[in-house]
Amino acid sequence: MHVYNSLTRLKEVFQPLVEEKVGMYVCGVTVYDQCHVGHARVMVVFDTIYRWLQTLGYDVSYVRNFTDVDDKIIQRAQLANVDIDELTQSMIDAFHSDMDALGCLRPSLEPRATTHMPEMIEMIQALIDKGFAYVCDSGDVLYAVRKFEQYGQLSGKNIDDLESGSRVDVDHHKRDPLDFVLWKQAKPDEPSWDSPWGKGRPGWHIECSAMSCKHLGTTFDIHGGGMDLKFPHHENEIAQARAANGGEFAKYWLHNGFVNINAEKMSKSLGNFFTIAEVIEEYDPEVLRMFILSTHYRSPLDYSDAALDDAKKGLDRLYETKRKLGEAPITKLPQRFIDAMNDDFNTAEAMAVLFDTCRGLNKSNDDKLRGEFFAMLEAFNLLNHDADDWFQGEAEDTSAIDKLVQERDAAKQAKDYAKADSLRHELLTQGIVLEDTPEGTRWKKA
RNA sequence: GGCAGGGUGGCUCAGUGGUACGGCGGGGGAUUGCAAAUCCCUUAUUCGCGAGUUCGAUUCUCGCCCCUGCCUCCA
Repeated sequence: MHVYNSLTRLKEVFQPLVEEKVGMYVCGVTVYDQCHVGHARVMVVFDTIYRWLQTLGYDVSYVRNFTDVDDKIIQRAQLANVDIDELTQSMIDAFHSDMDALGCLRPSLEPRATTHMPEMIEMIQALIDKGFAYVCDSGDVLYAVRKFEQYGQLSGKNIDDLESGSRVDVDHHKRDPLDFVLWKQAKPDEPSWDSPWGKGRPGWHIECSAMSCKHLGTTFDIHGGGMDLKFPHHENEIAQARAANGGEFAKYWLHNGFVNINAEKMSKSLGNFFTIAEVIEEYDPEVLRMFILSTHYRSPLDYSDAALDDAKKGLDRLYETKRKLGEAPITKLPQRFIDAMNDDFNTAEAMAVLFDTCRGLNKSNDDKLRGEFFAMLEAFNLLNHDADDWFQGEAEDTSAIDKLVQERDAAKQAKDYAKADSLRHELLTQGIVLEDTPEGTRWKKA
């Protein structure tokens, strides 16, 4: 298997540190608000990677964090006049419900920042001891970026360029404008934890370094997240972990592309986002998963209703085939599909194999193809609905429809086509489309 | 300004040193009482522009144009 490593900007052969085992850390979300389609992409992408690694036989430890202490959380809680724990817990619940809907497996572990204070404090202390961090006049602990020689390796930036183009207001307590905070002094009415530097809370970057190292070891295989986290978040994670522990940190860095709207990044700050919850009111969550998997994970993905409609139609095509086949045993994956997935998780190419197989099955119900078809669907975790439910909706009273269908069938048998067509038209006005098959007439929602 | 990633048919999205995958859509045909679904054929003289390397480039190199992102929090 080959993966594209953002750190080297090369497609590399994937070779885990320990035979048969993979440690994978993915940056999760800050739990202050509902997740949008951009978040959905990370989660579906890494869920698919997680599943694929398991398919290849790896024993995968998949760790994805929750940032549950942060400025935005504090603000939001104050604004809504709710307890911070209440807010974060409700957002975690919402997140889990989104992930379940999208068919994402729960990671092996979902650590929360607030339950890892000792680890973070220990790492910060190590950084101070080794001369990579300092306590500034304001009492905050800062990371001295210039002490870490490889700073900028991941993002391909050099410190001097960063400074000249810096948009950051210079904090005069900092020795260098690029230094970032490891531990913030508590302000009144903010949640805080005791530390050697007084009551305070951790900076964002230290959370991920501390939690990933705690749960996966100081050196592990894969670190993933959205492209926007590359700098400064992941750059800082590397600087922290490597300086504190010595040695390497994550071996392979995987970054997924953004979800765009009208060629612009979907983001909270631009306000051009759709939450997952909003989208799945209109579309089955599987449509969103299909939409995400139809493009390579590193490419930009343009979100639009038309794009989701296309994804839905593709799914319809697949479900037509499933409806015809019924349930079937899963056999092995076709080699072309395996090759595509092994080539940096090329789901778009793999999807082409799925559709080719679909066409093959529509031509002839071949045992081999049938088993492969379902094996691919399992790898993608798609088509989990019963085919009839997909087209007709679940648990609805369809007796009125069935009655009209029967009436039309009778008319059709009697060759009273005028009546049959008028009944069919009547159903169509209700959004019901009929299909006459050798096995009889069936219907679906338009 | 620095850095990163893009520009492939009507839309979308893969890919390759020897004229291009799949999905959606359009056109034609088969099937059907007619449809729907499905199948077949068709829909890019060509992969942003210019030059170079090569027997041959969309794919490699260089230059240019355009787009997006990161450089503050961001998946």
